[in-house]
Amino acid sequence: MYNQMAKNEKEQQQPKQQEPSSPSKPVSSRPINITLPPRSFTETFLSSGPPGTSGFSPGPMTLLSGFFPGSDDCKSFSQLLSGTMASPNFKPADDKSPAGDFSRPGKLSMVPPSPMFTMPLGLSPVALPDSSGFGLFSPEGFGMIHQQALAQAAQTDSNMHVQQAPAMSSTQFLTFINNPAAHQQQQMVGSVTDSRVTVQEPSDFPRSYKRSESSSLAVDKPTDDGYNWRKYGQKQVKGSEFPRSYYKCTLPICPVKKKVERSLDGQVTEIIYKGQHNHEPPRPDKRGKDTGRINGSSNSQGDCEIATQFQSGNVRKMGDRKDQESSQATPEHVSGMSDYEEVSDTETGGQIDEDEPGPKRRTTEVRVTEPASSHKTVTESRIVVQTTSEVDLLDDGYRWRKYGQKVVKGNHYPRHRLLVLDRATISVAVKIGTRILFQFNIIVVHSFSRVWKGFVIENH
DNA sequence: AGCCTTTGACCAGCG
DNA sequence: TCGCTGGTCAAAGGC
Repeated sequence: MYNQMAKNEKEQQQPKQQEPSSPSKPVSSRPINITLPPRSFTETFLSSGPPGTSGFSPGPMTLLSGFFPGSDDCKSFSQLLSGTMASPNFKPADDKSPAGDFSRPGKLSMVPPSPMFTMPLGLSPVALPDSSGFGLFSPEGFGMIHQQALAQAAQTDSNMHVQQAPAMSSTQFLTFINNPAAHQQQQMVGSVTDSRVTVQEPSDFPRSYKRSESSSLAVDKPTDDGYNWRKYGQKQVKGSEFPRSYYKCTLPICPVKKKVERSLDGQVTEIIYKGQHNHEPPRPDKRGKDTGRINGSSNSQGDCEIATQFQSGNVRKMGDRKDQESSQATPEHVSGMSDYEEVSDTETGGQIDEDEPGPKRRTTEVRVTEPASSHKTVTESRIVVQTTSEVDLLDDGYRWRKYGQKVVKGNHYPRHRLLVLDRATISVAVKIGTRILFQFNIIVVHSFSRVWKGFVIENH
């Protein structure tokens, strides 16, 4: 039996030969025609700006600030997130919370409190264009890529082009996602205060950038999120076009693992974090980055510093694939749930789905999904948001159609599928409870008409 | 020498 | 119970 299994497995692993991960292998070849399903969001989202504007984003903080009219304190994403994703214990704060006013109409609303938060591939803050002038959350390298994509988009007949100016880069997002866990842990341990929760983020970035710069070939490295990972396995998973790599946090005492799927060209298509780090990210020593001081006393000011660090980090070069991974990866959901409930498919339009087979053994995990080809012209606008509950289309004057919602097996929360139905710039805010977790804008450059798996995307 | 990746084998959950 | 499948182990080799 095992022979057979091994045999099968072996066959399955054949593709891995092509995995661009091996440092010794040239990253050269671009995958040959990776046929991706018409998943649009993939390439979507990328810019931001006030609704109605196109391509000019106010930048993350600016955008965010809009949500926090009453807060003049320096707010870092960390701050924004600190109270939201943190833990299962999270309790919705009142609207007065620094997180912002979510009662505002037109904001994406995620109701139930939960540590889980999902973002569609395309929705990731991933490729943040530098255009906005906000270095914050806008890795240079990625920005370039993105810009190229934009240029391309402009020259093509793509139906739609989405620019994004989300609040953070995917890398940051990843970190950000990761941190909540850390935060959570910290809370559990009771060793840290809320204000400090996010302090770990900054430390993550420097390292990430460092790695990014140094390795142009090490495609197989796990995404840089500030922690060190050791690959302990790789396997071709059924239903997935790409091999999945398994990583463990190198710290023996740390139970965190993550699964990373990469397309043939090395881009991360999905990252699933499992567990929570019970330690702080290693210090990025070599670069003289000061990031270690996360533990000291922290306060709002500290968070401001963090934001600053993010900015500086973004200035750094991020040119290789690995960076792209980080920057492109789109957090799809953050789960802090330990009590997992399987819910069967339900609701509307579950038909379109990149449903993933439910993991057999599930624990807390954070999923980050990214389109295999995230830098292409957007031809469709589909957004999948996996949230703790409801996803409301922003009442921004543009048309959105919710075309589906589904509770994917293995996921605690339903995925909401949205279609952009109009030429528009859409601001989407993801929140948990009353706190904003993430915000991004989507600019639809071209309207389109298309039949999509049974749904007609109307042209307006 | 130490750490990491690779990779075939093995384990365990699930239908 | 069996087969499938995802996840993990661990030896070997590379850096």
